[in-house]
Amino acid sequence: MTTATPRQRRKDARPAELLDAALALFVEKGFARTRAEEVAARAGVSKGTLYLYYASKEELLKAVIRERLSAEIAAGAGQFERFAGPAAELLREVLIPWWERLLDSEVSGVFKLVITEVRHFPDIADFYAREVVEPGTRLVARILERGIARGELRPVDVPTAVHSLVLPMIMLCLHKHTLGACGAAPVGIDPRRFIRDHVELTLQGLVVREPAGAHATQRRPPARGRKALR
Amino acid sequence: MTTATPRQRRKDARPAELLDAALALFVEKGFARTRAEEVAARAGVSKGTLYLYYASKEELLKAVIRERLSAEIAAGAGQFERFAGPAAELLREVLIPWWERLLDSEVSGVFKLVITEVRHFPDIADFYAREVVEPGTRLVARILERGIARGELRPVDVPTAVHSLVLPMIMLCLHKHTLGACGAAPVGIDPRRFIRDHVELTLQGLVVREPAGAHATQRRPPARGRKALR
Amino acid sequence: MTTATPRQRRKDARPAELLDAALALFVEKGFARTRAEEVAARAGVSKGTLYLYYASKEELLKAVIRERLSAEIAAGAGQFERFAGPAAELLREVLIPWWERLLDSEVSGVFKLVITEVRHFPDIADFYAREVVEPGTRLVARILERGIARGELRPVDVPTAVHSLVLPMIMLCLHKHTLGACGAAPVGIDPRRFIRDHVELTLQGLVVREPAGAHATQRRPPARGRKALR
Amino acid sequence: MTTATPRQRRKDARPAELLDAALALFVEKGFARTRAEEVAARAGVSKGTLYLYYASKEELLKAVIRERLSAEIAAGAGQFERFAGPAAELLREVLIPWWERLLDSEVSGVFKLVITEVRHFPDIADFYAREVVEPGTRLVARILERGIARGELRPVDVPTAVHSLVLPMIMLCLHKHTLGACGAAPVGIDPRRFIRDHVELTLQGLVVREPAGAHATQRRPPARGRKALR
DNA sequence: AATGAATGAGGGTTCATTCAT
DNA sequence: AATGAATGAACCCTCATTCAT
Repeated sequence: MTTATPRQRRKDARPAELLDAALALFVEKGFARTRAEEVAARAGVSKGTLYLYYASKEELLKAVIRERLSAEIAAGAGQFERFAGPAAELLREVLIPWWERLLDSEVSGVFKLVITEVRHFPDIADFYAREVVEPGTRLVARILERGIARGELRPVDVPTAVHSLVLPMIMLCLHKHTLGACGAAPVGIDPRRFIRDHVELTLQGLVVREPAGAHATQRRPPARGRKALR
Repeated sequence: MTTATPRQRRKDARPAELLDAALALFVEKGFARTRAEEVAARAGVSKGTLYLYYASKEELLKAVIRERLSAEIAAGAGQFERFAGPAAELLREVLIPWWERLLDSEVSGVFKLVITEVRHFPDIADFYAREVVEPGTRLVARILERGIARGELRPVDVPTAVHSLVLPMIMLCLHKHTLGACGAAPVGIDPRRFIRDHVELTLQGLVVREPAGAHATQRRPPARGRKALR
Repeated sequence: MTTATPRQRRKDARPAELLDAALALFVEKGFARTRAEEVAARAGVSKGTLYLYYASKEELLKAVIRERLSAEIAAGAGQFERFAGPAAELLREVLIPWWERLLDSEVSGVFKLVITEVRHFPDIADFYAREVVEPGTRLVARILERGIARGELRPVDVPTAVHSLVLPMIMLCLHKHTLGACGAAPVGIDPRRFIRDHVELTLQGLVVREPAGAHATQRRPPARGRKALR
Repeated sequence: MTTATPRQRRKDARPAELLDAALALFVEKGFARTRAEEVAARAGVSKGTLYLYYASKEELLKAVIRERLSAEIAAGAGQFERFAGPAAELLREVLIPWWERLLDSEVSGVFKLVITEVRHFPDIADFYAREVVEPGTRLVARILERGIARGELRPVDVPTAVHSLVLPMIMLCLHKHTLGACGAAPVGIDPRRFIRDHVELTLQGLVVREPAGAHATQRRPPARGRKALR
């Protein structure tokens, strides 16, 4: 029931527009190298307007990280809750799409921002540890623990496994906005394929083997690509 | 056989001292936030002297990345050449120590620098892709390929496996200089242990299983820690 | 006979309310440091409304000085006209109360405004010289001149005496809004007492002495104060 | 024994040059209206150089007030100490020249600065109360007290008399840099003459009268008012 | 070779003023 | 009449770089 005069409508949209502009520029040029005025211009407003919504460039940065990442984390958590199948399936059907979406979206750049700026912003460190690392880790940990409890997975050290599983994904995000954005450097791997292959490889290390001659389940997607084998 | 006077000795050491100072400060405070004068002060010289050795702050940055990383890569390469055992052993006995050493050294910070600054310095992108990513990837790839050729490892997609193996290590380096340096955030994993566990977990996914009741090779180091298994 | 609606009444009161707000803030925080919006807020209206009544912040300042001081001067002039006693009595019974009232009122702050801002506003200089200094000086001068003519006062240089009489009063006003408002600084004199004592002391220098053995009246206010003697 | 390279010589002179420039501009245009760059330009250096010597515009302001006024106060104090004649002579021969010199010098502008800025700078209030008002008042008070003790002066309330004597001088300084600098306004009094006349007039009110033929006439008017006495 | 005083471009932020609603 | 969102000129301050000593 927004009374929404055109004026009001713009006003409501501003913060998000500024956040989008800021995210794109901060990731592309770095926080220090981005002028407040550039952010404003990209959001289609003047320098002064930016300061109507965010008290300073630093507050804008914090807002970008907070707002953009929170939404993503919440979405991920929701999806996991709604799913109760075997661990391997859960990882394949929820974790993989979640990272794929993240990698496709602009939000992936937030990781670069965090890497770049945490040390100067205790706020960001707190937020990130509390609202991203902690719940994210816990989420995946729970899946693995459940899998172990059900005998689907070997009783590995869970925190280690969580990181083995997740850290490469974050590196993918970082890569996208760093070397990957430099044109020059074709690392030679396809991100989406890597996500799936990496999950499978890790699962290979995690799942309980049918001890005997059982036909190797080898459940692994066909994997085309030039290095296909055998 | 430097017969150098102390003066001469200082002069020869200058570039390296400046590089050390710059690395430490750039990693800690970020390139933009580090003043040229601070670098000079930390190296024990005056502002002007810095410019006697490096043409600009940017050149100093490039030199830091180039010099510090090249040495490490060369060292790693050398160690691999000298070793001809099974792939799994090679990874355990050369790769692990190499990353452990890197993580302990200041050089680990270079990864953060690269993440932070590549986009603004095509030079760095080129150098990093050509002198770090490429040879590093090739090195590990060769090990895996040899292992596959010898039947020790399953015929996986090698580039994927290389990244699954290596990316978490880089993340460890990044973490050390970002969240890990913020005091607040105890991620709860011990880096050295993670390195070993991660390699083992990945090897589990890579090695060829003795299909039958054969003694499960399950070669996995004792892994003390609370989640010990069985 | 304003039959005004409340709305109308507010509207009529606006200019005065804005002037009050502006006077208080300009004196307290200085003209440059007071934001137009603050004045509006203190007057209970919005930023835009201020500009409906005054064309600019500068015009507002000029209006404050003009309106607030003119009323006071007119009042003073009127009182003097109505009084025809001896000069000394006139000073005691009209001048002293006039300054006492001024000092108690917010208007005293206008002197600070004038001191602070005249140089940037020829308008203010003109107005102040013409409407305040000139008539004020003339008024007191006339009293003294009359006293001299009547033989009550010594034939001193009138302009000098006027200033000896009046300048300290203005300093009192300035003090009230500067050091006197800083909490820290108790100058140790009571303004109202000083006004009276100062007038008496100056009169002592002005009046014609009865040459002869007239019983020394030594009439001097009790002077508590630590330095009383004899 | 200044080794004084030309370089060094400039460096030593800078603070004073900047202070002079700042004093002149702050008094003329007001603190807020003076750009840091203008001060620098007037001192013959660039914007950046100003900040080599003063951490901020505010610190520059404080330094102006502190440095410039302290010297003057110290000078005045010294002169009084060296003099032991009758009070009236002391005032005439030390106080008058002191104020004449002050009025002629740029330092007189500092009073305007203090009036304008004390409220925003507790530092200034403290300094001014402690280092200027307090010692200045005490100095003159001591003269009067001595005069009273010696029977040269009537036993008036000393603090009051001090202010009657001194406040007009300060107003003179203020006037010089405010209305007096506006071209338009010829108040019609000559400052130097006023200083002398004012001191004489006040002395007339202070000195003990030779009773004419008889005992001191000490004529002081009836003074009614609520403090009426008897 | 080394120093550090000096420079000035650059960018964050404020706030008087306007004007669509 | 009243509002308050938007604007952009203005100004403080930082710091990479230069160069006289």
